[in-house]
Amino acid sequence: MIRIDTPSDLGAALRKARKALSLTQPQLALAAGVGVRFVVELEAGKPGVRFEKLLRVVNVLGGKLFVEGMPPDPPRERGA
Amino acid sequence: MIRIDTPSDLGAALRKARKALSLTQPQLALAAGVGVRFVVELEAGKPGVRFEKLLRVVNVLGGKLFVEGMPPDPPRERGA
DNA sequence: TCCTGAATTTCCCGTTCGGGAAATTTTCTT
DNA sequence: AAGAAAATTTCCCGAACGGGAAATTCAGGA
Repeated sequence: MIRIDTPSDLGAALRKARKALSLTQPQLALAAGVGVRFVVELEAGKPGVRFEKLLRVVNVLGGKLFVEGMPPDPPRERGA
Repeated sequence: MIRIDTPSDLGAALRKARKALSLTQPQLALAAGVGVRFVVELEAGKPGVRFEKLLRVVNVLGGKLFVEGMPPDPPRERGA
């Protein structure tokens, strides 16, 4: 479970995962349906990458994204 | 802990969190340092939002992003 | 209905992404 | 270690998309 605070955090984690899977950048790009350059920039920690593709790459690497700490449903009425 | 498989998943979760915090879109946008439209599109589940800002909004809402399921360090020649 | 506040869509500009190949860096073989 | 192969990164230019701010539209209240 890796915490993602910055694009660089994700980029580093993604690259390690890719290598662990013995995938080249072109292979990963192909599998994720993105360009090779995107993978390069993503791993480089480029801040402006698009979530859509980011998600695809993460998915291909077998990773899952989670959000934690966000408040549940509006505190209107508890449950019922 | 909410799993994010699609931009829509995140958008929905974000919107609920925002309302739970009684924040308007402009307020959230201001707090996150993004534009109002970004929040609108983000909650709408637009796929191409930029990770950089996405991260900022999640953070403002008190959420933290995690990646899970990715392989550990590459099986390189260890020890050596 | 009219007013207030909020959410959404539009317009224009800056940005990223994409494809192929060369240049650079890294890793492996001999 | 040296040579070579493979992989990674960078470049260019154009199209498509995202982003900010304003204007419009929607919903609710007096």
